[in-house]
Amino acid sequence: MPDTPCQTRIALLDAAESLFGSRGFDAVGIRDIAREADANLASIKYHFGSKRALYLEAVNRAMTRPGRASEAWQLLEHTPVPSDAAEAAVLLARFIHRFLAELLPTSSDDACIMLIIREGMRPSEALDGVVDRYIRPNQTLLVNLVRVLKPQADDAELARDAQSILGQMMHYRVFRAVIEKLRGARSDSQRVHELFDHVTRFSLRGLGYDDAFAEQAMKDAAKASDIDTAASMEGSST
Amino acid sequence: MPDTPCQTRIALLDAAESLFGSRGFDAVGIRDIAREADANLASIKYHFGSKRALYLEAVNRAMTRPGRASEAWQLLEHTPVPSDAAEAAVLLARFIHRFLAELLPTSSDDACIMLIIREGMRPSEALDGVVDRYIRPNQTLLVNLVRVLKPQADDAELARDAQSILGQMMHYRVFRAVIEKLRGARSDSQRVHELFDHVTRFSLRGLGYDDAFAEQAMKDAAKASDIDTAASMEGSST
DNA sequence: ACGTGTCAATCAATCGCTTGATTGACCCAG
DNA sequence: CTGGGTCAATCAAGCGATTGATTGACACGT
Repeated sequence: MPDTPCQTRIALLDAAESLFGSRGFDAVGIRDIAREADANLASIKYHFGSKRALYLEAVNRAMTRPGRASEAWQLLEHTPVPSDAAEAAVLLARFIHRFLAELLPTSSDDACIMLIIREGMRPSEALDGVVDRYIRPNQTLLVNLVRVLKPQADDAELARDAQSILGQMMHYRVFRAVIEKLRGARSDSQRVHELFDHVTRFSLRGLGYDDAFAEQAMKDAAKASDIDTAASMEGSST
Repeated sequence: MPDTPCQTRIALLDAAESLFGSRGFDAVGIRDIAREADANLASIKYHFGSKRALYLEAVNRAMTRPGRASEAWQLLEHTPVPSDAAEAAVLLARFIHRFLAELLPTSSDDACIMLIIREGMRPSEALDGVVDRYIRPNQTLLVNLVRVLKPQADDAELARDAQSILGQMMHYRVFRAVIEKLRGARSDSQRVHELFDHVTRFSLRGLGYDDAFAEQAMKDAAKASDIDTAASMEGSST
């Protein structure tokens, strides 16, 4: 792959990710993509072969991209699995914050997440890749953390706990429109922090720990990374 | 409306609900619907005016239909809001069971739920109705129950707790395909029971109660309704 | 330095097909 | 014979796919 692996190709992938992500496969025509990418209609056939192939490649690229929620699992990639509960709780808090921070904001890669959600809701040939490269790593990390927090639980129970934690977070993205309609909409930057606080507390209590333990974990997590705490949030306005 | 308010009309609505639910609006053609309903192509225009109008009417009917998850909120419709925590916990357990029992199985009205989920993910003109008639009642009931369980919490916190409970359950439906791929698939009837147990425990702990309290609530809920308990499940094979 | 051939890349134009919508004829109960 | 309901047939528009021509960059033997 050269430095400029075909400008048009990338523009097409960007447009495809954005359009497929926000509208879904069937609602987007190749003409929409070509127009959005300022490319010719035939360039899709030339670079990818078909609309379907372009979609699959856009999904794959969306998952193997740096700086996304898909990277949250890397939190533990070069760190040994913690041995005591307090340590695991801190990592869990950091994971939750990292996941929410990339999941919630209506940011540049909204479409990327939506692609993955759509693929989960209505599986296609791309689902296997999405599960293996995006979902399973996060699930595995979460299970490993919960295992330390709940040594007595069997694998099935650990999996359910992990899904309860992930489910809470995904819920806010999947049903964003609904939730914002249920109450007055609020700014995303505020919501990341308040939801981090809520999900971490709710989940650690759900795993059997008390509020003081959760509080301490969040405090330590804030020290160990760039998490805004309730105190440090007071003055900022980003 | 007569007893047989046009057979074709109903067949079209059934077909539309099923097809739109499983594939989404854009992936379904009016010819698919007409074929599925054994009706003529023009009957869609005659009875509804357009594809879009048929979709909107199908969504509306799906929400105001008896025996669906949309009825879970009616659990409290003719019951006063409970005054003590134990009572509220029992109702919460019953709500969770009822919701999961109608949400999880790949049953007749899969499509109905999928319609609502889709509408939540990608809002259209029908979203307002879906929120007001399906989602808000459930959310309100849940908030009222949680308020009794957590008297010290403010409205925003109650709303987040309610979303955490709903989110866990919705997660298993929205990402059913993904979750079944993560582990070996398991029968739905088993999963309703084991997930009921898990979600109720996790949520009541998340709200600040201990395991014994949750256990008691589930036991009482089983007595008060038709919920299968771990013990009563042992011999059945439905 | 020049013509020649090769290659990736882009382009306008068009293919055959499907889409949602619409027509006018037809049927039959009231 | 009137009107609610169904029907096959058809419409323009849009779809994804495909074509053959064209471009500019690069490498070649002479």
